[in-house]
Amino acid sequence: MTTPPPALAWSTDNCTVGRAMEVLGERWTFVVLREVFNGVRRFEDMRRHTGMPRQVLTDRLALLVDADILRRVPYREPGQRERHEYRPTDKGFDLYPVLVAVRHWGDRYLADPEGSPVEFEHVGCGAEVDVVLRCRDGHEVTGRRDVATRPGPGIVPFSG
Amino acid sequence: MTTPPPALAWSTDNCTVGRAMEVLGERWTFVVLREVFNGVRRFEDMRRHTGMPRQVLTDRLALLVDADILRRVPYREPGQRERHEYRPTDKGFDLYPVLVAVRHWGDRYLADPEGSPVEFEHVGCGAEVDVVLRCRDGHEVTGRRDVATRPGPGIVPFSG
DNA sequence: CTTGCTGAGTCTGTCAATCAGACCTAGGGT
DNA sequence: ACCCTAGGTCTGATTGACAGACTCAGCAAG
Repeated sequence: MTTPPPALAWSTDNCTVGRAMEVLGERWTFVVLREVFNGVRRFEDMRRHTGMPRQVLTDRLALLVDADILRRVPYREPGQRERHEYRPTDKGFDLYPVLVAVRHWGDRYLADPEGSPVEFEHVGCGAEVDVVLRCRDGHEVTGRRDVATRPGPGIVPFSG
Repeated sequence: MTTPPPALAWSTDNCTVGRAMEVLGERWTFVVLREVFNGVRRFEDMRRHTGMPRQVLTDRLALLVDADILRRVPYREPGQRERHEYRPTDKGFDLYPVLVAVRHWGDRYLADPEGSPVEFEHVGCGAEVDVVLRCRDGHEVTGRRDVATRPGPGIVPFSG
């Protein structure tokens, strides 16, 4: 009989992937982040540009601000009252590689035949930016078989 | 007045991030992928291990199989009838960097004080595997300011 | 050959989230 | 005094999440 996978013996209560998905794993969250990273930071702009429902946008923004991924920054156009725009915090900026990874995958498998609608370029050099896996000894990792999951310091045994 | 962000002039209809999130952007999808990548591939194992509702697991698996991210593979334990397990396809394997990126972010901001429950190690060398941004000329990209979004071949003007 | 166990589901009813569309509101312009 | 605009709230219908019970196929023990 096949041996059971070792991962079955580990609890998933403190799994950081699961926790991350509690905030990131709603249909529109990443779309909001995409907009913000692309410089679209105002409520009406985002709503018109993405076509998402007002209420959902309100909710998502509040959730992201609450999670300290975005922050509200006041601004004032001349002849307008003060309003707020949404900008990524440092914690939010650190999600950029996730966005790049998602876009990379989406471009490969989900793009229209003409190709990707947007590209990320390295400022100064102009070459396209990708995400790569690399170990801390500097080796680049290509095949999935070259990575193994092992328990870390926060591991908890599973009792289910 | 501030110039409007150029991204506002681009349509998001063919945005590959949005499309990717249609399949990835449900609360449990990534959790299922995490399990599968960690070697937990059978219905009951996943259900018990994650605590997710049967119906949702059924739905997510069907959706992922439908999207060609997982495939059902028959197996048979001795003295048992034939059953199926779920394994990533190539398209599914290519989501691994996304999972690593999410985990990396989650570990930094969401982990318990003891640390991350699991780590990814480079097989052979044993060092931890991270995700890094790099441009195709080989430069590593660190700051968010070093990346710009530009229109790609599949760009469509926005008319909203 | 009936009874029970197990993995992998389906069925049903409840409760929460999504969505579209209408309504509200504070400042500013005319 | 009235209208415009960005950024919301409120309302009701549809969809999704969830828990718990039920189903079903094949194998095994009695």
